[in-house]
Amino acid sequence: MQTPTELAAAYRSQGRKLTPQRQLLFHLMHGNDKHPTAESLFAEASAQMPGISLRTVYQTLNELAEMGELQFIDIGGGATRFDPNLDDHHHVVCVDCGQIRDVHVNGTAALKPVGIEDFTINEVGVVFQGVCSTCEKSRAKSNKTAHAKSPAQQAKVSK
Amino acid sequence: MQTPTELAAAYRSQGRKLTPQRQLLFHLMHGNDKHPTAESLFAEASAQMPGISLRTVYQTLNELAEMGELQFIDIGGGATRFDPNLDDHHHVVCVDCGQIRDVHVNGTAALKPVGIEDFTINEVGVVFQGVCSTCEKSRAKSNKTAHAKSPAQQAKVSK
DNA sequence: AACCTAATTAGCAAGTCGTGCGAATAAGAA
DNA sequence: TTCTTATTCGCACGACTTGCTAATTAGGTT
Ligand SMILES: [Mn+2]
Ligand SMILES: [Mn+2]
Ligand SMILES: [Zn+2]
Ligand SMILES: [Zn+2]
Repeated sequence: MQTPTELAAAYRSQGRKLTPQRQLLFHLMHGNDKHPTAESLFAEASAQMPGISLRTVYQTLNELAEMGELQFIDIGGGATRFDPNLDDHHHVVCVDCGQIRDVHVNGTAALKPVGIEDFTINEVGVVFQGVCSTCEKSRAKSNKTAHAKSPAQQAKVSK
Repeated sequence: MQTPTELAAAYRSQGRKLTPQRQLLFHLMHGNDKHPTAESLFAEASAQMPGISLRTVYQTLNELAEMGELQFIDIGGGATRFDPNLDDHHHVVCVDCGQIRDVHVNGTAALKPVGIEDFTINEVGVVFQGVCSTCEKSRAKSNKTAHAKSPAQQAKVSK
């Protein structure tokens, strides 16, 4: 995703209006590597601009996606995540806490799909599933104390 | 996923009851490579067993997943898809019609993630995105006639 | 600076997908 | 056949996202 300033120019050149809501979201998303959901962005935005609506957050994210400024990430589970990182990269998901981290992957060009001669392939996505070091620690702890695993956020899993 | 007969044995040995609803779903899922949604399975099931409930379809799919007999697939878009294929395989999605096809991928072992030393990786999933030959044809046609693209089912896309 | 108008916002209704709940039903043991 | 308990089914509800529209506002015009 471009910088807020560049986006401002892009918006103007397309006849779109530069509202304070949009500018705030530009700032919140620019360089953001947290892969936030619409709701979490809404929470951050609300802190700086009480009254902004969740609807506007969704609208702005959708228009940025249409403009090619960000991508949607659907790795199962609940809400769609938004990614302003347009570099060629992939993702790692912690199945415990649900966090998504960027990862560069070497070897994707060597991937050879077998049995889909009738498809024209445009993109390849790689998703690693694992457990982050933080969750690994709390796992060890709960093993010792035999605590129940927190029913909090859990990333549903696909292969 | 095991055969309906094998599943019957597995169910009995676990103290689960063998209902006609479950047996029907065993048959509908066994060897099914369509990656159906709960709704589409429900439609098929309803044809053979009018009155079966969508709730029961969800329940049975969830328990089969818990038993490790099938996996969930979430590739963005709408509903979760269910996959009885437990072999090591990956998927291709047609971004036009949304169909998901199995694909074996050579080279996954050579994939080298960079920058996630703090993760313990358990699984790797590869998703190819493209256009199937059928959709490719209808695309060519609509290009010539300048028709609008069908607003039908469209697979949302993630990377 | 006041004005115009189309774009945008905010809020609520509605749609989709999936789960919690509980009364009615039925599998399978006794 | 009877009994116990798992299961089914229907409905309400929750999470997430979009449709709709009246009110507001950005930004160009006078
Ligand atoms: Mn990313
Ligand atoms: Mn499959
Ligand atoms: Zn974690
Ligand atoms: Zn297709």
